[in-house]
Amino acid sequence: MPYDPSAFPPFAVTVDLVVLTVRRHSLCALAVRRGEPPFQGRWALPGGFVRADEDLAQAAARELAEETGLCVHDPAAPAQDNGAHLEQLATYGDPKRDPRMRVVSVAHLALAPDLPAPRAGGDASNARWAPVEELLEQGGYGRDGEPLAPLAFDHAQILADGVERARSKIEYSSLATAFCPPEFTVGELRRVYEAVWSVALDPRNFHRKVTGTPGFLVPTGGTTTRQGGRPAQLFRAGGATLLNPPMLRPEV
Amino acid sequence: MPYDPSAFPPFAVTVDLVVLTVRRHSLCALAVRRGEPPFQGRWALPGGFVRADEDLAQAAARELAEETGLCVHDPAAPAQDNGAHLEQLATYGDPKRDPRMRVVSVAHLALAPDLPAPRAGGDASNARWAPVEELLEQGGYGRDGEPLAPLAFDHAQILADGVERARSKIEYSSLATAFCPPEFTVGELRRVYEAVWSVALDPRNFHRKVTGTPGFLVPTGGTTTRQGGRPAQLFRAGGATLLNPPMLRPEV
DNA sequence: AGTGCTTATCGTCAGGAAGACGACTATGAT
DNA sequence: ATCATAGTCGTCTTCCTGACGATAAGCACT
Repeated sequence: MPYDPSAFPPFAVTVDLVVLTVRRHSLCALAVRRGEPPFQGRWALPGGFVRADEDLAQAAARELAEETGLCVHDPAAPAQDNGAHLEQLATYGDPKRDPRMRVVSVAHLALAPDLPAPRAGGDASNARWAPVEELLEQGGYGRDGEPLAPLAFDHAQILADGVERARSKIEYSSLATAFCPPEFTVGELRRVYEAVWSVALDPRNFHRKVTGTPGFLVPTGGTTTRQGGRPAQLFRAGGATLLNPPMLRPEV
Repeated sequence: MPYDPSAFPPFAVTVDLVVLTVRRHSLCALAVRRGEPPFQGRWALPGGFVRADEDLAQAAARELAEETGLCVHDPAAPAQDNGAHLEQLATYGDPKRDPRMRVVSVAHLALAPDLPAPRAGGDASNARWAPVEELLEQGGYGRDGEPLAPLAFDHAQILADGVERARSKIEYSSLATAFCPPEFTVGELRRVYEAVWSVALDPRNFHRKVTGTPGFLVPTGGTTTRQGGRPAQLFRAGGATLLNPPMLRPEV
């Protein structure tokens, strides 16, 4: 097929973000309220158009910074504060996914430590952290009595895919540390796993597993009692990114 | 940000295919020769523009059928012959990846049993199965003395990502059966793992593992001696898609 | 028919990882 | 002082895996 500029249809390309964090022992995602049609007033994932001279990862990092103030954790400069993990998730291109025009959205997954409060153009009522089950369930009412509608566009599917990616990826990688502050305890890391998987883990076996995996955790020497009880050692994330053998998610 | 049709730049969207198969004990990918600039005469991954009314998966399945004659294995109609596995791989959108214009390519990964011969518009010299190491190595000469140049565009990166996806995914899923014909023996399945991972596996432990994993293999009752030696039982792929515990890839 | 070669299949054994769970330690709250 | 809370170390049993011996059942020779 020869090259013919008129032979292909034009598309709009956007990035949408699944931004996950752990708050109050549950896995939460960032949602923003849509200010204009279609789906005006409904909750949606943050996102926006990819600019003409921008790579997809750059666009996702820019949107993430605009919505949350988070910087992407640069693998080259590890021990950086407030750094989030960002990776491409999948691309959604159903011809009817946006009623206005043909839009292909490259979804990205971001994992971040617990943050003070979201901001979306300075208006706090238009952005919030919501438990993922709340965003994914049809109907019902939110914590503040607000009626829940499904997320706009195909964002429920995107969110579900992002959550599933995160749930499976913390099994065999050290990604769970992306939900933790730079220094954290074994118990805090365990509570991340418990929140993401919605399970209870045995503290003793978990401690043995994570401290016994070479390169996963590096002790910093400090201790903390911020969780109450006996002081716990503080750790940083080690250099290992792949866990072998993996963490096992309890069935059911 | 209000909706403004002129506010976003137009993109071309394509699908590129990493089609993998196992031939003569090595992992091979489908490559096509480019007939026009840029990269004229160089090898590339098959692919093409997404049409205006087409889903991304549809476009990938159409391209796959055009290049190989393969039908995508429909999960709804399992025991189908000549069915290939097709899944989305990742999306590549560097602004400079295509010198002509801004192109975003949604790469897909296809796994197929060994096929007779590739066809690309009927011209056999413009399509071939090549071992992935041959396509990924820089310089050197191919099997027929033809000088090897790197794949066109960023296709070497896409191929490398696809191969890595396949290598890791057969660890924890039953995907390796997609490289096998509808009925196959344990030894044939083992040779798939050995080719994809480039390792040697113990036949006895492999046999114990795969026959002991519930839902992985279903005996059909038949036997075959097509590999020589003692007749082997024939199996079909069982319903299980996730292997728990996974197959372990030997380190190094 | 017998020998050798090939592949398939079953069995045994030792080492390691993980789940269940007891015991002890070190803090803050009452 | 006592209790509640979390963290940390051990033990025991069970399961899985890797290493490898042994047998089975075809084919190609002689």
